[in-house]
Amino acid sequence: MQTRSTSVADRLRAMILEGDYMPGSHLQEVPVAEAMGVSRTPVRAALAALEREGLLDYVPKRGFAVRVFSREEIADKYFVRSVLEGAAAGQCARCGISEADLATLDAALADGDRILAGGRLDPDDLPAYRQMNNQFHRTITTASGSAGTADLVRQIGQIPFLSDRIILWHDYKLIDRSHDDHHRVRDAIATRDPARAEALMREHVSFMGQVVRRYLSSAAAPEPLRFAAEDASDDTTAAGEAPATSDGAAGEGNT
Amino acid sequence: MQTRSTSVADRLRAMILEGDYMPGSHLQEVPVAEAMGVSRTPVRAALAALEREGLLDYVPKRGFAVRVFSREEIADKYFVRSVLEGAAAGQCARCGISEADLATLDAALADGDRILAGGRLDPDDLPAYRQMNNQFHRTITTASGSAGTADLVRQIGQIPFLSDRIILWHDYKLIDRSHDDHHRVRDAIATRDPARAEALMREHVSFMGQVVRRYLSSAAAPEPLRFAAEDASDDTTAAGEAPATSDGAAGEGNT
DNA sequence: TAAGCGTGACAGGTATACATATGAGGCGCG
DNA sequence: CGCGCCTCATATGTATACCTGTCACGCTTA
Repeated sequence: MQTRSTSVADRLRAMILEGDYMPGSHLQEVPVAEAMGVSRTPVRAALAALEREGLLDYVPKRGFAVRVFSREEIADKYFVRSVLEGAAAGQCARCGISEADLATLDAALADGDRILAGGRLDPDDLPAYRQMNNQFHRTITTASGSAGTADLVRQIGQIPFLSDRIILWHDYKLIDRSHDDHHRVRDAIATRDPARAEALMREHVSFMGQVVRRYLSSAAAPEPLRFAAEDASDDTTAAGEAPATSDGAAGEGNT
Repeated sequence: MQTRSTSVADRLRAMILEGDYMPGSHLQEVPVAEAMGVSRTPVRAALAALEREGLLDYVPKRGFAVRVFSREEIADKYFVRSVLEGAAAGQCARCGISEADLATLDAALADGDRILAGGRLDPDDLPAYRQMNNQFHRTITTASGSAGTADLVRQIGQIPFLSDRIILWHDYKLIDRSHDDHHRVRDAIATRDPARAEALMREHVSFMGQVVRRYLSSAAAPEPLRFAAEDASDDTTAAGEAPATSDGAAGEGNT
């Protein structure tokens, strides 16, 4: 069943990940309630839920604010994710995965190959590549048999302004190498080599973390990454309609 | 500041971990509110918070129930924890830890040595050993510099009937070996051997997971582990005062 | 007698009114 | 003229009343 609280939470989450609310901006209950067309009660529940998900900060008597992720926190999340995904890949290799899962991996790899075949990055291919990438990683985490790992990795993928955005879609060599990692991970799993699968996957994710970190350090942060430079007092920026990224895999991070 | 919602959440959490509410039992809002002396509103907030912490299950229009952990889920939690703690130990070895942290580890090790010196397990020593064990593991996770890892490990430690309870406090050889692992992990960190530190810690936690798993499989589950055999309809068992384990490190798992 | 439908009670979901704490702005005093 | 206190506005915290959906019991009918 879909209660209003969960509905509001879903819409708010989408808007936050979409960037409709700036990091650091204060989310007041009444404006949100009015924008959503409900009373404060379900809004409070939704905000509390998002706070537990790590998307919001909460200070008693001060309310909720869109969480600002420091570079250190983002780097840490990549670290945790690299460790967990590495272990997941290792488990897949150790215990083997189903034919269906392997076929899914191969399909994803084939998609990637096709996208990269031209030797350059077409901006139009970004959504497809993202979808493929998410599919690949999600398949491994779920196939590992560790529901906890899959959940944590999915949750870690939800970082407001970092989530599945361009960032790297200009460096062909980087993406090509990343996709080559995918191939090798698949091989390590298929040939039942846990140590190799784990090492490859950990490095794969960890390195992307380094790239992102370097990207964030260079003040050059292009358009989509407007990190809370402006003051947090402008509050609920754009409370209009929710664009609602109809993308099935919205909110998962890069790798 | 301490709001009523958080206060109720803390008290409920303590009671659940203490076993005052049986796994599977249905937590109704009105009885809890009356027991706590507040209205339904903060109770709902507290229940929602505990649900997001993983202590409760929630079904829309059916309410909240104390979560029942299957053996698979518990095993999975040990898996995740072993991976994360292993990585944390590896990080400590790779980057080095402060003199203060190393001193804390050594103090914990000395405590353990003293407790185990007699060659047998005195039931009176269990609390001290638990405290020492928690101290050791917490020091490493926090010293690793990964706040995310520390948080996740702490959260994983909160499993209702499994949390810091007797279970293994009868097998001297097992505990002695476990403490020997602690020594070796400390050495691997001190000598800056990341691979060894990680492998040791992962095995250390993972093996304890196996022991717990075996323990749960043997139907012999002694007194403290009365796993939801009875029907969930007896509801809010014992809504009286909260014993509130004044133990500073309550709610952390065994290792 | 059994099966199916209807009704009623109960518990969760939502709205709203009220209490309270915080922060900002203005006024007064030094 | 500046600093500090007081007051008021505003937003969050809590209580309560009401709505709604679900489950169970019992009645009716085949």
